[in-house]
Amino acid sequence: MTDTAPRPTLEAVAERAGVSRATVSRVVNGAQGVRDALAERVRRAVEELGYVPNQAARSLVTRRHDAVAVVAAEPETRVFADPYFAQQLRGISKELTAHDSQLVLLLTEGREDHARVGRYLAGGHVDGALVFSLHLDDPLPGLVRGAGLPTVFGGRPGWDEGRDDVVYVDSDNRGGARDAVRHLVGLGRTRVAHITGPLDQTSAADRLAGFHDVRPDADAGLVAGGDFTSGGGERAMRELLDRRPDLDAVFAANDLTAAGALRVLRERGRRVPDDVAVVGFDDMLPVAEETDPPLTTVRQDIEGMGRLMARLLLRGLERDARPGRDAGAPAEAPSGTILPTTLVRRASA
Amino acid sequence: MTDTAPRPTLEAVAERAGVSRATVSRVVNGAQGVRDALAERVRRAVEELGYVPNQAARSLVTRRHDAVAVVAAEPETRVFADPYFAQQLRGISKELTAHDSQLVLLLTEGREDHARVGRYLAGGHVDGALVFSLHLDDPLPGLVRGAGLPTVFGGRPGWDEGRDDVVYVDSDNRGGARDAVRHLVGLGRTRVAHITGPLDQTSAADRLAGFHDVRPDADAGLVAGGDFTSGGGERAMRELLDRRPDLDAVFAANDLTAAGALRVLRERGRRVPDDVAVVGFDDMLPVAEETDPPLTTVRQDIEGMGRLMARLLLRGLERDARPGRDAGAPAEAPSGTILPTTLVRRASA
DNA sequence: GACGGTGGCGAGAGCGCTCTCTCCCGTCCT
DNA sequence: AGGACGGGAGAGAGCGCTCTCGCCACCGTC
Repeated sequence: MTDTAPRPTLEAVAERAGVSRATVSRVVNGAQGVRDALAERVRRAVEELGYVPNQAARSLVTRRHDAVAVVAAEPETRVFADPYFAQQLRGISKELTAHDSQLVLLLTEGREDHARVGRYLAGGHVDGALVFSLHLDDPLPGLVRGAGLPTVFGGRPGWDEGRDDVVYVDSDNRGGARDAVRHLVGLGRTRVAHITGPLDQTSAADRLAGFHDVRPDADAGLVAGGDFTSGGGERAMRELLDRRPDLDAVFAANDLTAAGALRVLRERGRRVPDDVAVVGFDDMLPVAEETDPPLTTVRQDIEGMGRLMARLLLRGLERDARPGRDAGAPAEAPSGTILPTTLVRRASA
Repeated sequence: MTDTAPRPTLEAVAERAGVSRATVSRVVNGAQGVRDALAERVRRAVEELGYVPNQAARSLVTRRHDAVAVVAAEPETRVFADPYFAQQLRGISKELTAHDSQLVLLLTEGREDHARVGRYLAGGHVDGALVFSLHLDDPLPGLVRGAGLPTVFGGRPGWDEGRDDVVYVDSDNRGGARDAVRHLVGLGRTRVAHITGPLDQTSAADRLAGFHDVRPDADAGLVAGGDFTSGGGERAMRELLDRRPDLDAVFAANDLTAAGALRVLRERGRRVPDDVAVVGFDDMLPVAEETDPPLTTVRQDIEGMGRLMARLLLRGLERDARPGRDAGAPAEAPSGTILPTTLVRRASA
């Protein structure tokens, strides 16, 4: 069954409606300057024939694709370790849908894939790219720049700090971390520890920076390295307890880390929050709600980040499409857009 | 910066290499019948010019797109509630990449989106579709059939049971459930309860069926309705304990449900697994590992499902492309492919 | 040495669409 | 009433590629 039926072309519609191809094209693309009577006839013909424009033919001449690539390094990030990326995708998808754009997903597994992605992007299959680049030394951003495609990054890229032609969207990791630590301090805690994430990711580095903003004189013994996993959280928590048995609060770089820390604290007989208060980051569900006790944490609007990324890109594309076709980075928009975070209070702090 | 540079065309390469367009095309597409010397000259020209074929132009004539749509109903399924879908995507992506196909992600939010998706699929933008349709009354499958596109479903579709032109991949929900319940029985438990998932999803229905396979005479009081969430698990567990305080085992339809049940059991002072043994389903990480006690559960190869779906689809496409162009469902492959599950023993049973 | 065969290459015709340019006809102005 | 004007519609030229033909040179055959 199926595609043997040749799909109707513009030509066929034109013939049926008794007009020229140009007129059908005008109607289909919602252009002005077609008398209502004719337009109606065309619309009916389209309906009857079940005509759907051939995107390939259209792209060939317009050079637009109504498609956007989403590029993500798959294994090395937490991208698939939690619903984080999925939620961003959701936001992106909603926004793209609203603009009739398609979402082409490019997942890279490793170095070998980079060439493929570069080729694809350079191949002019998409109008723009949304790139998730969480690592400092990620080659992806370079590739994308090379492809000369309008691009918006997800998460602050670690390289070229000062450049303002780099558009990215991030949540306020540093500010959120400050809020978390201030909350602990506000609780009267004086020996606040921090378990970091992998510091080659800007989100982890920024959270550490936020910690230091509030505790500039923190004993180095109060900072332990984690890796955004609960196993890492356990390890770091043990380390901290050994070094500083007197600690009375922990700010964990994310919820998974906090969950691991919580387990170790219980195992060592510390009561949470009485003896040690714990704050996480992400408000990753269901983990944050189901720890024991439920986790006080910093929530970020992940879906909102996705939406915003897409919106910035699309806006840039629209701008480019219009007058002085000089394309490039979707400027004008604030080059780095930081979304606020909110502290969610549960039982752990 | 950027795309102002006109990308080189076949023509340009041909001119530079001093051959015809046809020859360049042959070389680029790896066809036979070009003498090595010439081919080499062409390759060099391609290299020098940085030529990348224009996919739109190519599709226009070949009617192939080297792209596959992945369609998923986003809100109503657990698709984004856990990393389940993400893992399938990962598997799909790997397989598609290996075949040089792109992944176009179509997320639907509700009814309004169906028309859009239908139009897109019918619009001949992609060579085939992978559809996740977990609900009995999902209109998506109908749409896809209407579009006349080769399609593979993820999860057993609830409708048209007997049809063998429907290709789908699912894990062995029923068999896995049987294993789980048998395990509990093997532990000497005699009053085994089951918390179901939403029964309009085939996976939940199949797991219930598996439960009944092993416990055909189970008291109806031993079955409570859940919804694949931990909240639902809590509610159902309370209900079960009220109705049958003597129960000594619970098979939960998924891990989240089991996590909820575990919490209620603890709250009610039942020891797990001593008083009540608990088995989940999915081996959803990190949840399954981080419950207290860690969860015995049924693992399914989720990424493998994704890979297999993609593989079946691509195989079907290849077949169609060849001789009697009669397209349609990628037949020949077993129409329903069921992947095995394995029981993962942890502390809860 | 003339013949058919074969394999390498080029010419050219589209694929389905958009978009400019031109033509035509109705309207308004004088 | 005649001419200038303008808006609506059609003709036609591509967009960059693939693929079928047909040409030509070169091989082997008798």
